[in-house]
This record gives sequence, C-alpha cells and structure tokens, in this order.
Amino acid sequence: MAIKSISSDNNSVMEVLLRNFERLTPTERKPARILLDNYPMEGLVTIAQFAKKAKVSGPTVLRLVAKLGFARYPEFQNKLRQELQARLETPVQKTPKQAKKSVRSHDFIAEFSDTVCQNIKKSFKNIPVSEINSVTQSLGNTQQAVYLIGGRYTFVMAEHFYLHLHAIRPNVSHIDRQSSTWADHLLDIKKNDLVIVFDIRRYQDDIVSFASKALKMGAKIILFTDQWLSPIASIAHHVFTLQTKAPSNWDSSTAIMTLIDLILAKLTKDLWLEVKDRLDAREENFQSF
Amino acid sequence: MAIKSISSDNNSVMEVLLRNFERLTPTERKPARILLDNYPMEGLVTIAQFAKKAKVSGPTVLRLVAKLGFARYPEFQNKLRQELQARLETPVQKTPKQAKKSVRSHDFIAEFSDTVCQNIKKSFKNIPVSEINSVTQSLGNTQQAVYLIGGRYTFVMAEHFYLHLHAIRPNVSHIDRQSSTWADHLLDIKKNDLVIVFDIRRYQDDIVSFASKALKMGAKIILFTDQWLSPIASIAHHVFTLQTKAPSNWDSSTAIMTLIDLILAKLTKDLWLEVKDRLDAREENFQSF
DNA sequence: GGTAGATTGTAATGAATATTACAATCTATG
DNA sequence: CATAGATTGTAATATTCATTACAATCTACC
Repeated sequence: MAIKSISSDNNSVMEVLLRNFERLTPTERKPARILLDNYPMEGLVTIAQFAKKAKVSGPTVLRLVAKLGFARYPEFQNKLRQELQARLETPVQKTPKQAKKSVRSHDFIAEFSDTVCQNIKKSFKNIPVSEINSVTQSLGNTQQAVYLIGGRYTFVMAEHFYLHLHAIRPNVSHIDRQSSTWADHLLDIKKNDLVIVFDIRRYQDDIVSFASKALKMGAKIILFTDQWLSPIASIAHHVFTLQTKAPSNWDSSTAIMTLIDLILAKLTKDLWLEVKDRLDAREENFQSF
Repeated sequence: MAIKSISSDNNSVMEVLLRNFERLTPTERKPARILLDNYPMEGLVTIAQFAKKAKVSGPTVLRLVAKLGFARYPEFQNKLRQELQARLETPVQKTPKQAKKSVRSHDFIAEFSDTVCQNIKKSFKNIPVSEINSVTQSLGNTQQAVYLIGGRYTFVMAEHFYLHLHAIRPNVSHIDRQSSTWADHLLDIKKNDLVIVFDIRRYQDDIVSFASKALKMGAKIILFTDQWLSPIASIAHHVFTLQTKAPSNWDSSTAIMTLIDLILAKLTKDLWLEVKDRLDAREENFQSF
C-alpha cells in the first residue's frame, strides 16, 4: 500500500505537522518534536544529523518527511528555506549593537538612507489621502490630456512620470526642457486638461510663468514641490509637498519619486482592466521590433 | 602558498564579507553579492546550486568560502545556520502580516512607503562600502571621461545622475535613448573611461551589447541593477545591486535614485574645494542668462 | 611584445548523502 | 499464546556532493 501523504497544499510545514501530529507513529514523532522545537533549522541539516539528534534511524526521518507530502528530502528542505526567507524579509531587520569601530563611511551611508526614509515617511504622513485619490481619479479620465513639466533638475521626475503614465493611458505629453517650444504646447491646452508641474527650489521663473498661462487656458494645475513651497502653490488645484533634505549639498528627490510611483501604482490598480489591455498591446509592439 | 583566510574571529559572516569585500577577486565577488542579496539563505544550498546562481564555477565558491575563514563548505553552512537560529530566537516570533482584507487607501500608502524604505535600507546594507569608495574615487578623477547610459525606463536615472555629475565635474556625457547614436559614442571611449550603466529587468539586449563593446574599448563598467542581476554583471567592474520591489505593477527605482544621490553627496564632499569653484562659476553663468 | 603571476574553470576523485530493500521487532487481536 | 499487520532499524546501493589537481586564460609589468 502506498504511503498516503498528509497534505499536499502549500501551508507551512509547521502547520501541517501540528495538524496531523496524531497520525504519526511514535518513533516518527521524535524527529517531529525536534523539528518543532527548533523550527525550522533542524530540517536544514542532513538526514543523518537529524536522525542522530532525534535518536531514530535515517529512514524514519525520511518516512516522516514523506508523510508531510514531500517525495524527496531535498524538496522538504527547499520548502523550509523558502518559508524561512519569507519570514526574514518582513520585519525590519535588526540593526543591533554594531560596535562603533565601524568606519565613518558606514555612518555616512546609514545616515543618508535614514534621512531619505524619514523624508518619505514624513512626506507621506502630511499628504491628505483625499488629494491622492482625487488626482488619481483625474488621471484615470483619458478625456483630459495630461502635460508634464519640470525644472532644471526636476524635469527628470516629469520624464519618469511621463514614461509610466504614457504606458498606462493615452493623451500624455512631456514638455521638454527647451522653453522655446513651450508657447506651442500652451496652444494645445484645453479646459480641464491636467498640467503636472515639478518645481523645487530654486524655483524657476519660466516654470511659474508657464503654469499661470496654463491656468488661464483653463487647465488644472497639480504641483509637486518641496517644503518651502513654489510660488505656483498659490494657483495650483492640488499641491503635494515633499521633503527634500539630505546630508548633502544637493536636495533629494527621492520622496517625490516615491509619490510618483505610488500614484502610478494606485492608478494601475484602479484601472486595471483598461490598463491590462493597453500593456498587452504595448508588449506585442515591443516584440515586433 | 597557502590561502590566507580573511578572518577567524566570530563576527557574523556578513560583516566579514562586507569588511573584506575588496580583497575578493572579481569572480569571487559574484557569489558574494548573491549571498549578500539573499542573506543567508543562499549559503544553505549546495555548492553546485550556489555556483549556478552566481554563474561561476564550484571551486570559485569554495575559494570564497575559504577566504571567509572556513576550511570546509559544511563548516560555513553550520555557521550560517547558527547565526540564523540566534536571529530567529530573539525577536517576538510572528509578524502576522495584516490579513489581506480590504486594503484601505491609508493602508496602501503606509505599505507603499514602508516597502520603499525597506528597499533602501536593505539595498544599502548589502552594498560594500569599498565599492562606493572605489567608484567615488574614480568619479573624482576628471581625466577619466564618464559616460552614462540607461534602458527604457532607467535612462531617467542616468539623466538624473548626469545632471548633477556634470555640475560637479567636466568630461561627463549622457548617452541618449536613440541607439542609432551609440556607435559614435563608442568611438570616443578611451581606455579607463567610466561607463555607468543602468539596467534592470527586463534587461535590454542593446544595453548589454553596448556595455560589452565599451569593455572592449578598455572602459571600466559600473553597473546599477536590480536583485536579479543584469547579464552585464558578469563583465562589470563594479556592480550595485538595488532592491526594486513595490506593491505595484511597476518596479520601484527609488533605491537606485538614493544610491545616486549618496554617491553625489560623497563626491561633492570629497572634492569640495574643486567643486565649489565650479559651482560658483556656474551660478554666475546662470545669472547672466 | 613577451613573460611571470594571478585568476578561473574543467574534469577526476573520493567522501558523504539520500534512498531502497529487506529483516527484525513490536503490537494487537483471536 | 499465536499470528497478521504495522513499525522500525540495518545494510546495501546509487546518487549527489565537496574537494583537489591541473590546465587554460587573463593581467600586469618589464
């Protein structure tokens, strides 16, 4: 008669073990207890070591593993490793007593990443959920054209947003750096179109002026700026204030980037049905080149 | 001559690895990176599996392990298991992981920023300080020209880096999207020039090919990639592995961005005297327009 | 351009491992 | 107490593994 395995689903090994403990034979329970006692490390050693610790024979261990639904011992180990990995990833890794002998470079790196993370956390805490929802909803309406524009350094953010947004929906434009072309773009802007502006210090006059002209054309202005607020804030319909400080001579755009990614994520989720088709079609086009 | 082991004390394997990363040979660094990326699970598989994942030979893995102070592979694994066990015992066991009932907007925002921050922290923890120092030093040498190139989405990262790097030092070029111009750029590349490549999945053939051609021209390749490693990793002189996962259909480039900003910050600090003059002159030029 | 030293992979070897077949032992029931 | 069926261990086997020796390749320096 074939050995009937206890479970074939993908619960954790521990659950399966506990739930079916009474179906194990007395000797099989010994290694089972050892494993539970020291879960899951004990399962990551060789059969011989495991068997010795539990004071049973190798084949008994193997029969236990078989009853847990694994045809081979290495399979069982892979499952355990997999679980362990998942478990290690979730919590904030312990950053323990790392002696102070660590070099300055180490401190600098840690300080830098801490500051950036604080920026993100603090920025997000201050953003009203309603603003995000509202902007996301507007972006989901493909009737309204979207124009993205940024300053000397932030035009990169605009471009990043543009690339992804354009993958998601049509009717999106990135207004390039040369302000000589801006007049043309302004002509195209219709009422209720969305103009997304990135402006952090030092605020650029030309961007401010573009925004106010777009406003006159009836556009809705969405502003991404820093904690000192671009002058555009006073005319914008939606303002996102992001933290930009860093232990550096340069401001950090990381929080801005994160918000862009968040909005893209939400938008993609909300419009998944439409987006999926568009992405599929896009994929096909890529293939054919 | 006997192989001198790096350490025989009882620090964690990861510490030893990070502290002595620069003493490893190029090929030995590949499995080292894999291990750091997925610490310590990757060290618990067989040499063959480990070697395959890192795309090196078994003996190379063995030599790495030897340099870390272990005479035999199983010894190394025992140490890892031991560390892992200690780590699992201390904290409160479960991180129940918020049942996935309706994810409200608030939760979504928090989850998103948490993930991004974890990406940054995890990425930075795995980057050997020596790599950052070494790259920063190279970037400080204005004799070596710097070329930046990125893929479909990551060219934005290249551009961000370019903008700031160019403010700091001369002799920097951003290679644009149109691959038709790449042949010309290749002609200019001289021995010891730096080619900084951004390549995250899905990896682009044209970027890979550009990198290998640049290598033939004698350039030093610096790669920014994700946890799955671009194929360029095998020919790059320096590889930075960043975490890109996010609760989204899109990968997150935030960790990459943060590393760029960090390198820029460090570079600016290190070369402050030269940089200051350049920035002052630049400021004057802006005023006059 | 050539050569010594370092680096890396290939292939062979022996050791350790998982797995199987089967015998020994135990347990329950008539 | 006898015996069938379940349980467990022993020993043999085939597989996989770590390890080593050595050849090929690369790199730096003269």
